[in-house]
Amino acid sequence: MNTEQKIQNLEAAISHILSGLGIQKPLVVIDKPSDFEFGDVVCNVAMRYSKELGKPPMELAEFITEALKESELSYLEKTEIATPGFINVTFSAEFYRDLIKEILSLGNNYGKNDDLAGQKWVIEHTSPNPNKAMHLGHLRNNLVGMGLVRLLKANGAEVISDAIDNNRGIAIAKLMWGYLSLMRKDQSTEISIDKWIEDKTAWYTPEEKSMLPDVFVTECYVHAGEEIKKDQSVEGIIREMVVQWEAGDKKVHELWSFVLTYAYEGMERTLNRLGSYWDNVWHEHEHYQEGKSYVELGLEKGIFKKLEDGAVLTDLEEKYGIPDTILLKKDGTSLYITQDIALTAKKRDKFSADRLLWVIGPEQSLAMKQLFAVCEQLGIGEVSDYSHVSYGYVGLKDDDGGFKKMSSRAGTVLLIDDLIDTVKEKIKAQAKVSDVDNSEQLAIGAVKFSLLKADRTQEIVFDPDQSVEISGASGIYVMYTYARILSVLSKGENVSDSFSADLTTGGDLRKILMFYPEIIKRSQKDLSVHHIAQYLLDLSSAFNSWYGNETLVDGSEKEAYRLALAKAVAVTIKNGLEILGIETLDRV
RNA sequence: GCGCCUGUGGUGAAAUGGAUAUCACAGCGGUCUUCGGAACCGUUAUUCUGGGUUCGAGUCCUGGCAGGCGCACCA
Repeated sequence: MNTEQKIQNLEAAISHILSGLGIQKPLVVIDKPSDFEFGDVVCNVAMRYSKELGKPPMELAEFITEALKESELSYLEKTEIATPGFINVTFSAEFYRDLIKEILSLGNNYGKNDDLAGQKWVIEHTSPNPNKAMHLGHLRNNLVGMGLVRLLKANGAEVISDAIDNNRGIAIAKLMWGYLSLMRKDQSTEISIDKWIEDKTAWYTPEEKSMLPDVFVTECYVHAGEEIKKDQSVEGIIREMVVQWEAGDKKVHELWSFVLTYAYEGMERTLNRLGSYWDNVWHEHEHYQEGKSYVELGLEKGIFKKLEDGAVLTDLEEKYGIPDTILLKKDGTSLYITQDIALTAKKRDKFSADRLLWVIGPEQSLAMKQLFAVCEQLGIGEVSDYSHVSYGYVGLKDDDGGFKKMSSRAGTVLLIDDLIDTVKEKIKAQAKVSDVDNSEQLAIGAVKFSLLKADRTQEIVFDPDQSVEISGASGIYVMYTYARILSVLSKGENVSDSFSADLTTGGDLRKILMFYPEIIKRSQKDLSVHHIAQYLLDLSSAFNSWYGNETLVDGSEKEAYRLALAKAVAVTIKNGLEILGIETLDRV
């Protein structure tokens, strides 16, 4: 019998007692107490059912406690009641001996469950615009998305990580024109595609400018925006490029794929550095026309209405209680939602998905609801299959401490790579051990942890100097704890499965270990990995506190137990960090 | 105007309706620098506001205040 079953049996026993008193299907939950001084776990049923049974909570608690003593649950050491009606349970030393053995034998699988087994989830996240380098906003989206990918896998689901590459339209045309204009080696060279086709060496490459490709691309894009402001005719030229691109003009397409190559190169570099990936990327140019047929279908079925000017409008007001929106422009061209309808159908088709998630900023909240409702009307799944996983804005700290929205155009962005590099320098500066250089992994761990430890809906005002903590409640603290444990384990001789159970040292620590699987389930329920980050801080802190007050390796017969407990902590930290996408280091 | 989100010590955050609201930073005061001091221990200080539901409310409902976002042919 494993720990989970033991706890379930305790729930069942209490449930049975309540049934005996006449409660139909009682809801019994075994919880973590607010303080381990009360007990190892707590149950609140006496208060919950006091009224229904017409008994004071304390009396009911007393009754349940007495009845539990009759049960066959040998791993209960003590059951006590406390005002106003809590039932506090303490487990035996054997219970914890078994828990530690269980963790050590499960290893990498400790905490995983199969609650979502057989389900297929598709998570869309980090959909980048290939005209700008990725900044802090993309980083949060990416970390939330990748965290969910790993979390849902740990809960047994099959997960597809995907994204849309918004690789066409006016923004990309701006990038193309901006490149032709800004990156000429000689300002007398004509800004023309023909000229560029003729002699590409007349334009700079990122290498020649000593720039990273994504930064190179951003400059071109920003430059185009500035030129449009100065000269109205530029916008006309750029719009003409979009028309030519749609018409399939070969030269325009050549320039298009050329500049995109730079953009992709830059993004790939950054994402590799983060250890993020997609299983599938949808390129907008491949599907942007496909939504129109769904709109036609909806018109035939009478789900949508055509306005006088030819645009198509939804009908959501009455059935869904949300505002209507345009699905097709009066000129017959598509909008984001038009494409998203087609894409949602494609996702379901290609992956036979059960659940689809969109990790997107909160400003898209209404648009998401509209998309889900329209899909349901069209018979593409049901609203309940879809979720918008929103997250709070990430802004930079203003001079007066306020929130400053990032803008590529205004140049007020913090790029992912720059952030990691800054943190890396900070870590190097305070490094105490110099024989290994793990600053890259530490910096990435610190950055990820700092963005994931808060609830994803929290808005973040980012201060580059302070927001990524490298001490205190930080990723480094957890990584350090892990390395410290490995070091201790290497010093001890007695790392084995045969340790005695009659030891009470490290009490809180082993109690915390017991709750890890529940944290994984709660994170799944809330679709947020911050519970895991918070848990790891708790666990690390409990370990360091224990470590600070007790010598682990002393050659005594207690050593084997202590080292087994320490090892179980290491296993749990590693598993938790893995979901956060943070690599553990043997040495820090 | 309507809708959605947010409001917790000086700062940043946590808290499946549960016990005395937890943690980090900053401040103040400490720790045989023996198993890794990137650590440990102590200390000061917090739920925007009025009402309600509940045995119990930071959490749920409702009125206000403050901030953010969204509301049809942009992407």
